[in-house]
Amino acid sequence: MLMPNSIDNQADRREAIRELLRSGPAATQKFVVSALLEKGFDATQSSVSRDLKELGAIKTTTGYELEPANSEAANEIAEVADLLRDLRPAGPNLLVIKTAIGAAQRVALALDRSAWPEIVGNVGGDDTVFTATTSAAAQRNLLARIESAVSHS
Amino acid sequence: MLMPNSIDNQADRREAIRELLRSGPAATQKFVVSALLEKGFDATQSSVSRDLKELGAIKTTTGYELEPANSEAANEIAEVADLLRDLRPAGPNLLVIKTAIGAAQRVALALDRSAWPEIVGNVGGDDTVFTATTSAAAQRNLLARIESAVSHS
DNA sequence: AAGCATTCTGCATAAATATGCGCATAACTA
DNA sequence: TAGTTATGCGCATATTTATGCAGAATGCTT
Repeated sequence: MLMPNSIDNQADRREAIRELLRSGPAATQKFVVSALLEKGFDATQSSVSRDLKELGAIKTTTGYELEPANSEAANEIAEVADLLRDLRPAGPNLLVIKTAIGAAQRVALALDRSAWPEIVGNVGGDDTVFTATTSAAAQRNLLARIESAVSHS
Repeated sequence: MLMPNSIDNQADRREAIRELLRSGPAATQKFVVSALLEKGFDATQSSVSRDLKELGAIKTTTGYELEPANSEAANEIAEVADLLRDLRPAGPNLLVIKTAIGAAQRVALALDRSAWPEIVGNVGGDDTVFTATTSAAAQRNLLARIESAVSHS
């Protein structure tokens, strides 16, 4: 058993990091590690590095910060939210998006414009979009992002 | 003489970097060095590191990018632009800003809110604001930023 | 349940980035 | 112009960040 600590788990830890960054930039990952320790999370710099990447944190002159949920990109999607019908992964590298009839081109364009890094490319047919992703993780991510953008709309 | 190259000089090089980043994120500083070399600039990673810091570049998941001129902060200043009368450094750590009568508080507040990292703190009197900066370089920077924000207004 | 794939992690270390120092200029002062 | 101060830079290196790898835990399939 390798889970000595109380509250430990990835999701909680990441939420803690989000919270931490909300209260101001963190100069280094080492600093984040310390801050987490105080909150009761025992994590290494390795994990923090991975967490920050996953959270999409950016490093500014003063340290790590969270982008305010890439409003640009989210908007692109939000605008076509009601054209979406279904989201279905097909293997780790392909996401199939069903849309309203004739709307696929429009949705594909929005995805292109969103410029999310996990998207390799899109093609839009009539009511179906194929979206190629770099990996299974990227695909999960993308899925979460789209769902989030939609629900916020 | 240590300036073997043709177009060399800090300002030009930084402009080249700005241009480079405008065309897309740069994964690493090494990449920037190569790109600069192709444009005829011979710079080391050290210089690029300093340049990027100076330009206020941020490192995202995909690489170095330029913030779109911190619209938030610039706006804060733009709004009080016509209240400004004079900008005068007093030593490397103090910038004295003359404003319209009675407007100093307002300007000081705007500066506070702009949250530029080179500003240590401000005090506003009646028609004068004292702005403490971290260094001479920071002061130059700040001056440039204010002037830019003003001219854009 | 056994086997197999996946996720999460830490460790060790590679890769990338920042910086102290010293030198060459440039700028300023008197 | 000579002295003094500040700037820009590269080199070497410290610091920081990313990652290949292997082990533990979990979940899925049969």
